[in-house]
Amino acid sequence: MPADESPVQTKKAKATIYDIAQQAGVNPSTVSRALSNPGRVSPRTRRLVEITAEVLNFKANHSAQALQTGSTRMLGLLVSDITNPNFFGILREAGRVATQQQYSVVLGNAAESAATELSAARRLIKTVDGLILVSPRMSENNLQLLAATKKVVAINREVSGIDCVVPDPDRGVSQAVRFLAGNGHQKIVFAAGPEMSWMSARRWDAVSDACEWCHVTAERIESTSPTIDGGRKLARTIKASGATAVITHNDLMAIGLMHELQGAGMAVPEAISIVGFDDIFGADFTTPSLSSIRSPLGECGSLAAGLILNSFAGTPQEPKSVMVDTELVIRGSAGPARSAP
Amino acid sequence: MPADESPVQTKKAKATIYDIAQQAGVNPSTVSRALSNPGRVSPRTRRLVEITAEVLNFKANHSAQALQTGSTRMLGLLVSDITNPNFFGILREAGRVATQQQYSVVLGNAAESAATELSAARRLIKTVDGLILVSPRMSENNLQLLAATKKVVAINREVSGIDCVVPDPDRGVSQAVRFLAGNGHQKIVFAAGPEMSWMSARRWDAVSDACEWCHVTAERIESTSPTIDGGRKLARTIKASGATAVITHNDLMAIGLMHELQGAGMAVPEAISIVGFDDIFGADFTTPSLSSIRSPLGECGSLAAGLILNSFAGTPQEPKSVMVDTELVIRGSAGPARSAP
DNA sequence: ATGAAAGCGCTAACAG
DNA sequence: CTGTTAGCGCTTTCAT
Repeated sequence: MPADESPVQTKKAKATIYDIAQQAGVNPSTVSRALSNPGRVSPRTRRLVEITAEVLNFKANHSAQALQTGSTRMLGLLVSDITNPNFFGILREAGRVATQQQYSVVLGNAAESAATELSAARRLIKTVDGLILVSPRMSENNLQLLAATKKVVAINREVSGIDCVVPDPDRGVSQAVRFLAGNGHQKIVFAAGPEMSWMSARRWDAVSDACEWCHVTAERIESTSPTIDGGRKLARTIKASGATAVITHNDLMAIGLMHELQGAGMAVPEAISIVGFDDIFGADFTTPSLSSIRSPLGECGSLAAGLILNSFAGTPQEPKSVMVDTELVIRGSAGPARSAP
Repeated sequence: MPADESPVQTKKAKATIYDIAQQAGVNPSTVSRALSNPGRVSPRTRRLVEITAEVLNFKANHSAQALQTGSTRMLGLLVSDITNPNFFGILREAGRVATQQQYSVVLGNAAESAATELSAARRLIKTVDGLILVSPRMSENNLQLLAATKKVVAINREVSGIDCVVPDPDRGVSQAVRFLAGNGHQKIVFAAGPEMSWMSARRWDAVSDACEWCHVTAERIESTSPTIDGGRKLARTIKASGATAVITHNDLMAIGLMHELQGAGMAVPEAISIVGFDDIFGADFTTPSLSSIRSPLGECGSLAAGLILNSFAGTPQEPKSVMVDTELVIRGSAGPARSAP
């Protein structure tokens, strides 16, 4: 007995469709059809091929398929900062939708840098069929250039010419401002996010508008970074501002701010009310638990993935902006103004 | 002037190395060399090729490269449950290390199911050069079968024949048990994780051993799921057990348990001390803030990625288990036993 | 229903 | 240093 009979478990034994073809006594093209186009081959040969493939422990070579078909069955997901728990929901739901259609998700991290983001996007887009950009910081022009190559969907930012899914802050913000105004607050401070963040600008607009409508003063202050620590660093300024309520660009900042304020002896919400943005995981762990304007991030993720996947199937669509509604989640960190009767 | 002169921005104009070769008046193979093997080509042609590539807006076809070279420059990362914030650190650090070497990370989610996990792993492994399995639930045999195909590293589980990086609970647990025993606790309950979880078993062993050493009683109770809600459901049983201290399989369970216990009027840590596992994001948001045995997950991620990447470079190594140390993080949720003087 | 043959875009010997 | 020549493993006309 020859020693080189194909052992089922050889560490490097890569079986190809040619091996199957030979073993089964058919043509390679038949094997291909049997495996990926069942129905275009007789039931009998089909079984034969399937069994032989099984025996040979055949795994289709993804690169070869991709080269031939032009599709890698992969979606890219590029987040602006992977340490932001925000993105969990997006990741999970986008992944779920992708998996349903036998797609995989390749992750990229921009680490809060527009330059890193761009290079990561360029690297990613070569290997995927479509790309989801979460809170992209790059220029509109670069965004559109990318979109000219492959299908691109942006989350948390609106850009003409490309598909977007963005939470509309208006509803949640107006709920929050009405709540605060109704509780006697006269002045609301908005702690802004990164200067380049489109979403931060959008949120400030919403706050500003809602305040005007409710006849309360709105003031915007800048931050150093949209993190817990960035929030902490705002405490002094905010205390000095004399505002009795603050809305932050995100929950991380709100949590840092709240801790720092409490550390300085200010009671929340008695002395100052705090409302965050995004309702991240852990927002309800704090004391008092954090009120927040929730963006349905999971929905954004599944919508974005769906948009891409559908674009492969159906007829080409005009780029569109999908708006999803935000919603105020009231918890313990917001309440009556201290000067209220 | 002919209308079909290659427009730099045509939506579907995919330039190949042949286009570059023709345009630059050199051979395709020279283009290939110039682009991916600079140094094996004259500086002059190199520049010529690079410029032409730029002008033609050339993007190398990843699938073709992968087919030829046998390497996709992608790493798979399969987590047992993507909703678990635990895995953030792993993801981030593994991604960082991968990116350094021009690798991308493809994410997979097992959604806590061994079956889903296996099929996800099988799908992933076809498209990546190496696979990181985080807290895998599949059988040892399946694990080894996968490892026979491509380089595989497991995190949070030890299996003979494959590379592993696992946090060793002993150090952190013994710190925790000594702390609790020193504070007068006579009986410690361990709230176990999923039955199939290798790590849960490992942690229980550590607790059991440490308790014996410290002459305190250890009791293990089962849980329904390793989540906040799973923790909540344990409250009744744990209260009934009469234990004054509990160590949970993870922080999520600890947080759920703590909330439920507090809701039932038990003060933490006065009536009962709680110690979690993993020190997840948000562990310090609770009131009292959660004590936890921290696993250096980020380090696990970078180590795992490093193990894989190095295996491509150097000479083949024997599979090895890398142990990383855990550490007790004492916060407000653990203190003196209520019966202590 | 199946076989034959032609590539997909790139890299890698091997010559020269 | 550069051109020639084969493929990598698969899908897909086009015949039969």
